Amino acid sequence: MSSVAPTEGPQYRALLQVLRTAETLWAVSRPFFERWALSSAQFNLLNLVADHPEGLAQVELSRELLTHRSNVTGLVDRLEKKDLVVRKAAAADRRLWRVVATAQGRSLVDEIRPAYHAAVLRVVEGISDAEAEGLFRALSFMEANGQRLAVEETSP
Amino acid sequence: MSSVAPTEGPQYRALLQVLRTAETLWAVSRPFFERWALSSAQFNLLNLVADHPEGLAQVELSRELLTHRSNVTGLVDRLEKKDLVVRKAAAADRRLWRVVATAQGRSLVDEIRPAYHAAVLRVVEGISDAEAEGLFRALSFMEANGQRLAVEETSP
DNA sequence: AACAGATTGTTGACATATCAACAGTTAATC
DNA sequence: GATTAACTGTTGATATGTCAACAATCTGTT
Repeated sequence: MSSVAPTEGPQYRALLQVLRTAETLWAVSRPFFERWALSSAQFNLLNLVADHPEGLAQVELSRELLTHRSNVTGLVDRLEKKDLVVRKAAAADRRLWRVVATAQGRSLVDEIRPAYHAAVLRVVEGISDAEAEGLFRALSFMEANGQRLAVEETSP
Repeated sequence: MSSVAPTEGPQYRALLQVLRTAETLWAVSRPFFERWALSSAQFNLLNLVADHPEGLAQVELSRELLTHRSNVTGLVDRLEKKDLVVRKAAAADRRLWRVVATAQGRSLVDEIRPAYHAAVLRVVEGISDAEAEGLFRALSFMEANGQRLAVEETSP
């Protein structure tokens, strides 16, 4: 059998491994952030707004976090209930809120970051700069290919 | 500033790009499988059982698909409602079901696979065998690091 | 100024995912 | 053989995610 099915061959294995690795990393991050009673999604949002004293609109958050507007509504709701962020009215545009980290939210991020950085170091341990750059390039290529595919499908 | 924060540097960029690429690939796969009224998770399950005429136990599916037992219950429920799979009692062990693709399920998989293979080819287009193998190795390394981290956290 | 079109956040319906707890069944140990 | 321990699938609570539809608001064109 000289099969040419793409589901054999190193490219398909690499593609599956992208999904598998991401899955595993998310699975690992769950118990990690649970120490601070946060989900991964909640930490990512909080970590982002903590670096923007002026706050971010929910649609900006949705773009940055690669998630839908409507999902940000719920995430901000839950973080607001924990007093980690607040919605502040934006003077310039009354359609949107600016999501701002509270003092409590910023201090929680400050507390988590050292452990987060340590965990990141452990995950990438043993990967050289050159390997990491190769990894980044190949993944970016794959991502761009995927996006191209999506565009062509909707308007062929 | 000679900062050594791990959130700068190629390794962290590569790690984020793993998550980002996986996210994008899932996002692309959604409208793709929607042509056959399936979700990505449903296709993956159906695609797997279609290759096992004797069926697979739900716990086997959960291990293969990297998801929780209880999630498989709902996935199989929805696929069963569409007559694409059936639960058959396993004679040897009355705790478990064997999930088997129906004729309709197998023929749907046969219909989807050519398009799926074409899409896979487009996503990995331009990536050489050597690059793909490097990608696979680096990702597997990262995944193993992550799993090691999880184990150490729970029992230090 | 007035209108049409686009954008923003929310809501409701649903799929996907986790976890704890449960009942039923099997396996292991005494 | 009886008891204990482990495993399997389901359920309910909850978080995360998508999408369509909606009201409020802004923008651009006339």
